[in-house]
Amino acid sequence: MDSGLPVKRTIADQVAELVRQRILTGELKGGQPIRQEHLAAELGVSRIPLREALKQLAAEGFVTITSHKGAVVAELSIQEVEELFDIRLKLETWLLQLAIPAMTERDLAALEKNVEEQRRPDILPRWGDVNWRFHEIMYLPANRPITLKLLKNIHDKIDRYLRLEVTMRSGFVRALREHDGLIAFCRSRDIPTAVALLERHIRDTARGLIASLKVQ
Amino acid sequence: MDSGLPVKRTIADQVAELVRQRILTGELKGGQPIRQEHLAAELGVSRIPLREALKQLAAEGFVTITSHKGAVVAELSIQEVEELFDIRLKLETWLLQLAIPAMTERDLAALEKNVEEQRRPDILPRWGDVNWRFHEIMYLPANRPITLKLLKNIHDKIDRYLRLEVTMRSGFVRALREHDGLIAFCRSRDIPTAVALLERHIRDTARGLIASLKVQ
DNA sequence: TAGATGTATATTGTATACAATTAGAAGCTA
DNA sequence: TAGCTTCTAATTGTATACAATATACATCTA
Repeated sequence: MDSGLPVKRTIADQVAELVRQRILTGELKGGQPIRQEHLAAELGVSRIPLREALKQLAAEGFVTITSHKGAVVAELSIQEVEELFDIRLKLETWLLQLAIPAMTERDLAALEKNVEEQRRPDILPRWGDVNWRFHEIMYLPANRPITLKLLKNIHDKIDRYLRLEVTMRSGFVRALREHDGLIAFCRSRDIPTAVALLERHIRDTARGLIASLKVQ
Repeated sequence: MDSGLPVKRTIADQVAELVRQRILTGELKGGQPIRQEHLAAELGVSRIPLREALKQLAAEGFVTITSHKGAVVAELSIQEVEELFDIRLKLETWLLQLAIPAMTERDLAALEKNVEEQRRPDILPRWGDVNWRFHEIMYLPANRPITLKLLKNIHDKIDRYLRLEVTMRSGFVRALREHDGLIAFCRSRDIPTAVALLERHIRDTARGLIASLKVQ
């Protein structure tokens, strides 16, 4: 029996998660250098576990390490954001196709509960997480854990920018409507329509974000 | 001007590459534990850079680290191999579609030169690399660097098993023939046929590998 | 004897100390 | 003053030393 979480978490792992969170929330901004001694002192640890955490985050694509210069919070170019959305498009539509025939009433109920949570007034600060959770529940019945993990990583990288987006509120309202639609088509097992809607959903999100990035 | 490679490589980076190579070549076998002190001594370095290398390899999926138990070389289940091939199928066919219209004569010549190298009698030990290089050249004109990097990682994980495959020689002959076909259809800009052939190529490889894995 | 409990040893995790490298300022030269 | 060298401080990279944890074996208890 395994709880799924590491029984005893090492300092390096805790630091990795904390720094990742700071990057995702924007507390650590893109391009910002990470001074090891400073951050280690702030967290009350030595540089060794911090360095291990940074190596991991570098492999995950959240920071960029240059020898003898240190780590900086990774930034995405517009082209890279577009590419990540393209990957999402290809893999998520595929997963949805696989998932719909395998969905149970329990899954659909979980989706509805998730959308309900998204309608709560205080959702905005943690909308990124809840929104990903919606997609995750939807793709879970496809039983493709590696793909799902990969997509979560992509979501995380993108969400950092979505969070900053001025037009998030409008995109947010649209997303809610589309989520309702997705649930309906999943319930009626209408794969082509559901996939088409998901495709539009992802493309719309991409368009909105990229437009706002280009303005700046 | 940048050569693309790190100007001054750190010990941790060198160790990461070396251990990755040992895993890919099968010198370090799946499930095998990695003793830090032992390996560090063998390489003539301290455990610190080795540990950083292992953290990176863990994030890349080549080893699994458990707190206070250490790192073991990751193993793939049959289901996971199948999933990786599925991802290849979705992303590589997409990249090929994008790449064909952008291919130059120079690209096609590089593909032919690569196939020529694959025909040399002493190719077997480094066939994995050369084979991936073929795919890479083919997808490069699509200009999707993130996707390409992701696919290289998947190739690396799969190649470790392909290398061991008893039937590699037969799969090898088939691959050569299919590579010729791919070049021909790329040259004639016949996207549907090229994509169909690539799809068959990947499916055949998957089928062969999974069959041999199930036997054992 | 089966099971629990304590203990020793091996191994990993982290802190401290030191070496290597970089970036920037100061000084020099034409 | 522009361009070059030299030096210094800041920062990263690595080794060593020590602390924490796990594993295996021995010991005890019922």
